[in-house]
Amino acid sequence: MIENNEKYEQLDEETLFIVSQTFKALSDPTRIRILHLLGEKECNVSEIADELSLMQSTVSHQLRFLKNLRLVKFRRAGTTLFYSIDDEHVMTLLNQSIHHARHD
Amino acid sequence: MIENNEKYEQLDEETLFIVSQTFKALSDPTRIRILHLLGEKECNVSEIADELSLMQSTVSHQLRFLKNLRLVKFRRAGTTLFYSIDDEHVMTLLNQSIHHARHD
DNA sequence: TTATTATATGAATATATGCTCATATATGTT
DNA sequence: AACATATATGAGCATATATTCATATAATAA
Repeated sequence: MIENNEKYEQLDEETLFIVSQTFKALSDPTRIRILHLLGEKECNVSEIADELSLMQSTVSHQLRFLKNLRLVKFRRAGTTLFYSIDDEHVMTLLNQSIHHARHD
Repeated sequence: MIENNEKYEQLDEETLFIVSQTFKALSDPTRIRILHLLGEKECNVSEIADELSLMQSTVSHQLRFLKNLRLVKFRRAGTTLFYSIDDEHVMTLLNQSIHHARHD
């Protein structure tokens, strides 16, 4: 009797959580735009809002989201906070996807 | 006077849409589990439901979602539909993310 | 044709998400 | 201290999403 005895290895809860969280961060157009801009240059909050025509509050909320996932970091200069990318691997995923979207 | 004259190139609407849709597909634990399973082997709907302990209806709804984005395809064998991966690039993104999640 | 099995679908519901408004906090300046 | 500027935060709202239930459809067998 022929049978396939190989048991499928489920993804563990923690991996599933991290992976879904990561992709969730990249699933919103506003966050993609912010990450893409920060991929070009370090920016403060109002620069991001101006460049992308978003409300300061919107940017701040999304930056908190991205900061919680450690995808961005910031440095302070007086009252101004300069944000930049803190996870090159996630930026690689984003850039791959952008490249793919444009080339087929 | 020193000035940075380089203008930031915004992502165009269409790219933004495709990229966000792609990542949205990968942002849900149920869809991740289904794609990961299909990455191992072609499966029919009830196999997926059994293997992942999901309702048949849940699986079917999510498969429709994935099929609309052309991430999966199917072949018919009688009343049974065998689903499989139809976008290797997206699977690469998923596998990279899984690998990354596990290794740091 | 009727029955059976596999899958798909629509409606309803509960939850999550993103944005905006108003306001709070934090730093720096006068 | 009082004020100005930059950013953060909480509440409210509208929309999106995932799941479940009940039922429809499709292919096949008897």
